[in-house]
Amino acid sequence: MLNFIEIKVLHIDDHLLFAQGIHSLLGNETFIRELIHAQTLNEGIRIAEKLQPELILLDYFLPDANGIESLQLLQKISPSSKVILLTMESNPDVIENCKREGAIGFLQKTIGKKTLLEALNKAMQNIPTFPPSILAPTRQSNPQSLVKILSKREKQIANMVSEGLTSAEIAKKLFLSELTINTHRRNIMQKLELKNSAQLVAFIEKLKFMDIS
Amino acid sequence: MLNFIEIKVLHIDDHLLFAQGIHSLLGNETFIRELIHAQTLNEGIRIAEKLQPELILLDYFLPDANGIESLQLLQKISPSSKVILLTMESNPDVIENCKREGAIGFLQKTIGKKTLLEALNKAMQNIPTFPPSILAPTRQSNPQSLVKILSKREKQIANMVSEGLTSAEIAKKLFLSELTINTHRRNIMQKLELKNSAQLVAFIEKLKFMDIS
DNA sequence: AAAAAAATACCAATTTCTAGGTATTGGAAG
DNA sequence: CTTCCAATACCTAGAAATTGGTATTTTTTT
Repeated sequence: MLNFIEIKVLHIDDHLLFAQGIHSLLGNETFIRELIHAQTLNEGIRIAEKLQPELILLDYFLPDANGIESLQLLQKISPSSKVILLTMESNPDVIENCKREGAIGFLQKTIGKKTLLEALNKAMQNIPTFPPSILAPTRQSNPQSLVKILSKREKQIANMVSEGLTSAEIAKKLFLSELTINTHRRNIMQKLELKNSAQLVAFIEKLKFMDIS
Repeated sequence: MLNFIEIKVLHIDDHLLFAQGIHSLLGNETFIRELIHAQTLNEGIRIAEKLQPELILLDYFLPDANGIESLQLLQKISPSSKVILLTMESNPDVIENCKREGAIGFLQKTIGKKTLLEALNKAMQNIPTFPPSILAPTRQSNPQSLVKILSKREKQIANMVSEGLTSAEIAKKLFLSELTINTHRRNIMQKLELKNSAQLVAFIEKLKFMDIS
């Protein structure tokens, strides 16, 4: 344990009770000099800017931003901070995205204090901590990478489809020809390799659920 | 505060770290004689049976059961226990269902220690604690009550539709006529007052998300 | 400036879905 | 025992979606 190094930790999580719990749990860990809590990303960014914490514990779901955005913003504001996601999310795609975006760790809230401390220490030694699930190679389709290939218009139309609008209705709303909407729909289907709009809607709703739209 | 009454509390939550935090946070509250933690509903039920706790703090999402089921089972096993939902869920329908099923409180994890203690004390005086959202009368469609009116077959077919299967494919899988599937689909649409399968799929996916299927 | 991608629009054919009706069977509830 | 509902199945007509191809204009990227 590198307990001789005292670090500043910023914990961003809208679940106040959880944050208070963490605070109480880590309260007498001597290697933590400061443990600050922010309940929104905005608040977190303001604090991170001033505090320049060595470590940021970040919840994936925040009221004012989605996980990936939060991660990117924080790293821009405070590049020296190491970010560990601490969240209940467990989707492999989400975890992989966080890893790719430069997080040094991803912890689920199902872990215990011991595991948390281990991860904190590892992070300070620049050793990443990720759940084993992302090591499993059994993966073929990554929703996020797929959605990235949709253009703005296509995303817009995909969303309207998943709200139950017909092509004709979408056309009217966007002041476009129905034929144009049909073309867009066809392109969306091809790009996402889906075979009907039921699958498209299921796909879109799952994205919304996972908060990576 | 009724601090002179010492109660036994059971906390059921798969998020160990959160539970440890709560434990640490409530550790020196004298009105709590015992604070036991269970990580699954099964474990929780075993403990509740023996312990007969005055109070149960229950997470809505558990790995081995959904929220309503958990609530019902616990009340059967330990009828004298008051149950407070302590969860990140905030859907008004879910809250209302919990209230209807006999919970004495519903708390989101965004609250703080103070609010939690207040709710615990109230619960022991038989005073319920629910978020103000369910008092708001602006509600017309309750997904759960809607889904309840679907028959088994209809639910099954609705789910297959939301997986992207066509009527013909569903018919083949279930060894039924495609015409039968069409009839079922029509009845589903009518019962749920939806106008196309896109809306149906969105509806089903939201239910899955909310864990009230 | 040239090439690539996105957005737009059209035609035609086919499949799938939606909506109206009807009807038989079996089981559950009264 | 009868009445109600779920599950099954059929017919028909029309609406919507899917799939094939093509083409022009604008925007973005190289």
